[in-house]
Amino acid sequence: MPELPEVETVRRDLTAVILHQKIKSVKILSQPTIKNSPALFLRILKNNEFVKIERIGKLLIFNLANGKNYLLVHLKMTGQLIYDSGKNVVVGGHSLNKNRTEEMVKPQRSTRVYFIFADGSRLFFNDQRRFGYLKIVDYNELEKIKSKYGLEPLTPEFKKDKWRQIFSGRKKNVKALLLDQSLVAGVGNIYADEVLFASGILPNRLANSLKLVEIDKIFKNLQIILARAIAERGTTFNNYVDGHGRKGGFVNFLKVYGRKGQNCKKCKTPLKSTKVAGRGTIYCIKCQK
DNA sequence: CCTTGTGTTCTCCG
DNA sequence: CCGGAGAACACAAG
Repeated sequence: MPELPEVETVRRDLTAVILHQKIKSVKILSQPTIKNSPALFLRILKNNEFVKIERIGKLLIFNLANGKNYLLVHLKMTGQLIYDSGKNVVVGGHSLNKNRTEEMVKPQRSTRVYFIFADGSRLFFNDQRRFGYLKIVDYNELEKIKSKYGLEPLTPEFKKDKWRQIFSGRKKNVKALLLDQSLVAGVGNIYADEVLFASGILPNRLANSLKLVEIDKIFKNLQIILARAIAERGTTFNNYVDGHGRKGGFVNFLKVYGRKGQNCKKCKTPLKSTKVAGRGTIYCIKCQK
């Protein structure tokens, strides 16, 4: 599940390889994935270039060289953006493209859209469950979408007083608050559970019941955990891969997510599983209050 | 049946 | 009756 650290990893990976490359052609294999008419989509992208890649929450924003359009890409649950340079690439000691054949460079079953650049390299958008999308917007539409997002962690604007403000008078539980993109951008189920465990707070606590010291703990741990997850190139639990098709390493640092029934790493008590904010939730009954 | 991110819709409350 | 908040539902496919 791509959340802020995973999307940021993809953003950085692709920034290093696709900027200022002329887009020679675009193949649309799944029409519903494109939230524009295919004609418009192709017209804008063909012979254009990506000049910058930004991110807000879990949304990627590819700035185009024409100066007025932006390609939005949301990976949702199973989306992947994988760059293939077309050259021999060594990953984990294996030469992926050795003895490349026409067969090998074909799109995969889950490929919905792909781009071919002038130098022959390609960018694949794969999405098994077809929740993800690509959408070309103009500046006004972009600003409208941006305005719906809340505080962006890991930016200078992420300040403690603004954070406390989010909690005050809010009646929803703290996990639902963390998942609410209009309050704080980029947190999904994995990092919500991890941050709450690190902060020693039960996911079903109501936001307005938290003491300031508890709110501040979440503030701190959210930044620490997201930064660490980016350093580890994200969490690959099921489907996520980075901009080169490689897995992320933060899965080795997860303390609660996906560890239902296993012993708490802090106190050895078996972790409990429940549903909070409509999502599967893992927590330690002893370490979280 | 479960899984999840988000847009939409419904419901409640003041 | 309006608006906001929050919860519930819809979506896809393995």
